[in-house]
Amino acid sequence: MNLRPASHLILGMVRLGARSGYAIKGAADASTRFFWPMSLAQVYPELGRLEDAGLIARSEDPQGRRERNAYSLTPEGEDALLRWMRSPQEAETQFRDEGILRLFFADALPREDQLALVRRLRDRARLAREQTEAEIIPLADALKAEGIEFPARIARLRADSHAAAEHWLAALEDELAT
Amino acid sequence: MNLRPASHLILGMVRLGARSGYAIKGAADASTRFFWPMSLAQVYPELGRLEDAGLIARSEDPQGRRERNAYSLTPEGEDALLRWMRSPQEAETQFRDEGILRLFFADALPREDQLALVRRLRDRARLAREQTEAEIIPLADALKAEGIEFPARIARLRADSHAAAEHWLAALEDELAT
DNA sequence: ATCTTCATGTAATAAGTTACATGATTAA
DNA sequence: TTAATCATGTAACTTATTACATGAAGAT
Repeated sequence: MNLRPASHLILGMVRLGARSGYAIKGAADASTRFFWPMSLAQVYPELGRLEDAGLIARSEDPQGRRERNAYSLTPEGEDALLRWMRSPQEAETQFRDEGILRLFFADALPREDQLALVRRLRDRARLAREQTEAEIIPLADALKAEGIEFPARIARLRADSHAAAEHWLAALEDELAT
Repeated sequence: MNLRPASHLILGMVRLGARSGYAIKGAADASTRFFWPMSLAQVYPELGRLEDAGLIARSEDPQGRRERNAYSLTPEGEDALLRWMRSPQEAETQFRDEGILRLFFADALPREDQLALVRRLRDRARLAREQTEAEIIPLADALKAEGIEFPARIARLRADSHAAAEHWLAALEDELAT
């Protein structure tokens, strides 16, 4: 079985304590979604594959009449996760941003529209930073109390990156306004 | 016909003077690929659709016995491009980075392996910055001589972002090393 | 001569999203 | 009692990539 990044993401979330598929998806939405998005429709088939491969163990854990599965890492799963983290092979980072794409072609626009575009992008960066600070960082900080430190570091990186984008766009705005 | 980002990317490249499908792909590889990747297999069908929609005009422009098409923007194509640049609707930015995903789970690793991972990511950021400075910025600067300024701004943004990542990773390395 | 680049296009495959389908539990 | 959340899964669709197929022009 060849494991993809989403497989390791799931292994990692199980290791951090997410037990059901739904919980794994929720944990990913609050943290890793910004640098590795994953939909719920990916989670369930992948959990099946990981179980077949012996990397996670499933036990039934119903909540009243509502069915629920509780997954945990097997020793092989833990090995696979650590091996992946040490491995240098990785998918090329991929980044898609329609806003920056617009800005690339902005020479075609009159100054006024260039400014409007830059302002929109700046607002977008501000919103992303604010959301990270208000919603993502507090969740990551809660993990820090349990000795899990990297999620908070990465949430901070995200906030800092958006802050840097805000500054860059503000400087561009000033340059275009003169 | 509903236009996707790749459609507008092609319109934009045609506007900047790329005439053949091959040339469009080449121009995109030297600039927009970092924030909107596009494969050659997307270009040709998309050119057909844009031509059918009357947004670009095709003329035959063979090079000896080798066939070649030369595309140019129609007034409708120019309109569509400018409308898109002014429009606030956009696909959610998406970012996928297996390296950062690893770092998110790095609490599971011993300190030594954490450091090795951070160093690898730092090298990767340095390489990306160096490549941008050596290959991408000079190409964008050449456009500046023709009065096209935004590509150079965005190439600089890319270099700066990777430089910031390098610094952030260097600081993390120091923190982990103590 | 031979390799790289230029040039166009299609077919097969992979990956991932949205929509569909269902139903229990909990909070307002 | 109504809405939101928890929970699992499948089917249809979209999007994009890799591989295939072909061949001329230009550089070494």
